[in-house]
Amino acid sequence: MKIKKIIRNEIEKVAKSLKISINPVFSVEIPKNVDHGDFSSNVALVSAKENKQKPMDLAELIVAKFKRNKNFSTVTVAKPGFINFTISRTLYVSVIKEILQAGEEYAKSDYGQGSKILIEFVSANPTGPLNIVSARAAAYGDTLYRVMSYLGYAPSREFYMNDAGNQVEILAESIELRFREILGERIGEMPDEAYHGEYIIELASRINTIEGSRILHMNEIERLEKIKDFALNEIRIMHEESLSRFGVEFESWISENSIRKTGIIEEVLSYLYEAKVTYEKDEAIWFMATKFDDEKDRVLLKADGLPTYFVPDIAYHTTKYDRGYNVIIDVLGPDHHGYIQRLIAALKALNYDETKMEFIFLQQVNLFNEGEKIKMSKRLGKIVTMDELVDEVGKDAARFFFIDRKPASHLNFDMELAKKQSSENPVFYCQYAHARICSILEKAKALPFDTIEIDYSILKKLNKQDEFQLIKKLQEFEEILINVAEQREPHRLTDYLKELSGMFHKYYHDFNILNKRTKDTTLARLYLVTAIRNILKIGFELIGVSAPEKMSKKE
RNA sequence: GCGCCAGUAGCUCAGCAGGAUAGAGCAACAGCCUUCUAAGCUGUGGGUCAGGGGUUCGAAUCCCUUCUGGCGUGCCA
Repeated sequence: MKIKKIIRNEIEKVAKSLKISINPVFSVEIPKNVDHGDFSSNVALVSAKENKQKPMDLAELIVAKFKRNKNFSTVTVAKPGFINFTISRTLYVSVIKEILQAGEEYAKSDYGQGSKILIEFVSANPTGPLNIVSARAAAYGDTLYRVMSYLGYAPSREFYMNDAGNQVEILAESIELRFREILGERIGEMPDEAYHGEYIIELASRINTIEGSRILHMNEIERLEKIKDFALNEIRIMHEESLSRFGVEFESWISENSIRKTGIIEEVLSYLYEAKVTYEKDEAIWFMATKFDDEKDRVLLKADGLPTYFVPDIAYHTTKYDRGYNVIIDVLGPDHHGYIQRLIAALKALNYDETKMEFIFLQQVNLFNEGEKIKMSKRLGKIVTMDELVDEVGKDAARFFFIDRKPASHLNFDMELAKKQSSENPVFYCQYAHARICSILEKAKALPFDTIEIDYSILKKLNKQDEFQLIKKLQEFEEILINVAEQREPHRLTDYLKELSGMFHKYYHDFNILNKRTKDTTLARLYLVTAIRNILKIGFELIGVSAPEKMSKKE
């Protein structure tokens, strides 16, 4: 990041002195082909037209001005009009110095300028244990949160509990059935629409132990109400615990039920009514969503007089606005994309700035074990829960795997691979790089010279191509983080960590780091390797994966 | 039918908001341990970027279109 910025600035300075006007869309990038230097820019190509010059000529003019610049060892013009830069050793060395000086705070910044960002994610229905899609959402949202915090945004994590409506009634009924079963009643087959999972029986038996005698004599309505409250509370605690084990905490838990009680729903409805965007048809109240680019109008109040899920959700979203967020991110499951258009329509009708909303859809997760796809059925209660997954493969592997794919892609989760302790498993591979460095640093303590006091002038001993490449990779870190935050794509971070780890493993293999006969080189390499370790460690922290100093081998 | 997302190596996926010869891992094959962890490293083969048009100096990337897959399209949430 820093080097790119330096190059940008230099180019702009040069252009100014040459009185060339520059198209600001020009880029500075790391070319794929190493023959094209360390960095390259297309300034001349994109600015040729407005200067009425050929790209090549323009490039030559600019390059001439770079002749005596200490930061670059060579600056050349190539084919259609690219300018290629090779970085000088001084500039490289300054990167390591910066990383070492910043320590565990490296790349931390105020880039986000305190922009208030709400990230709503997981928001699973409180009708059962968290499943794998929730786990993916948890890893995703939390990583986004961590990176944004690191970069000086002011993000906040929120969990919306749909603890009202039909499904919750069914939950209560399901438990009530099981409850009666425990008391010896013959209930026959559970109805299709009921929840079938083991946990329903557990909840029933728990409420029997705690409240059994009391609810036994209640009338059915009271009893269902009691069971509902009990179950919702239990399940919320269950969710919190699962998430907490996964390293995810939420700043706020918002209950749909409590939103329904505030009167905000009535406000929303009366506002829509006054705005004359509602009408009555078939005994229901409809919202003219088509007026605001939705495909069809939507029901607000059902014929039975009860609001649809839509209404409290609008109300909920207005609270997000009222809480003053600059950006409101909803992380949603794959089955919700038909829904957002109507939500946006409603927000427009209520005069909220819908451009603040951002929707991210995480695609589904398929679990594989030994090459076999694990079949799940929510209806039959046959699902692999988040807890089971974490028990099976561990938090580190689970978080890494979930993040390691861009959100819109389906994710095939290979449980066998996640458990492997070899280079095939990317989590292991990266953690091992970190551990390896730690073990080198440990060994370095036995060297017959001081390795604690850092003498940065020694860094000029780094002169191998592999070392420059590593440094170049290190300085990309800052930019990667910014990309993660801005594009909402955490997978770029795991990608980066894999690459950096790979480069280190190779370096380790090809070069001896500890050598007491070449003190300066040894020290310089130790500094380099320390810088790598720092970045790995920061990266792991940001994705919520541990940075082990030793790998303990399991048999 | 309509809408959203996807289609890149045998498999799993990247490709940085248009850049130079499309990359990585796995799998396959061939190698590397008296050495700081071989829990690792190196090499080889492998592609009509789903197809077809267009935009321009330049397209996997942007636009149009066709095909294929997933999901959505309830007075469910």
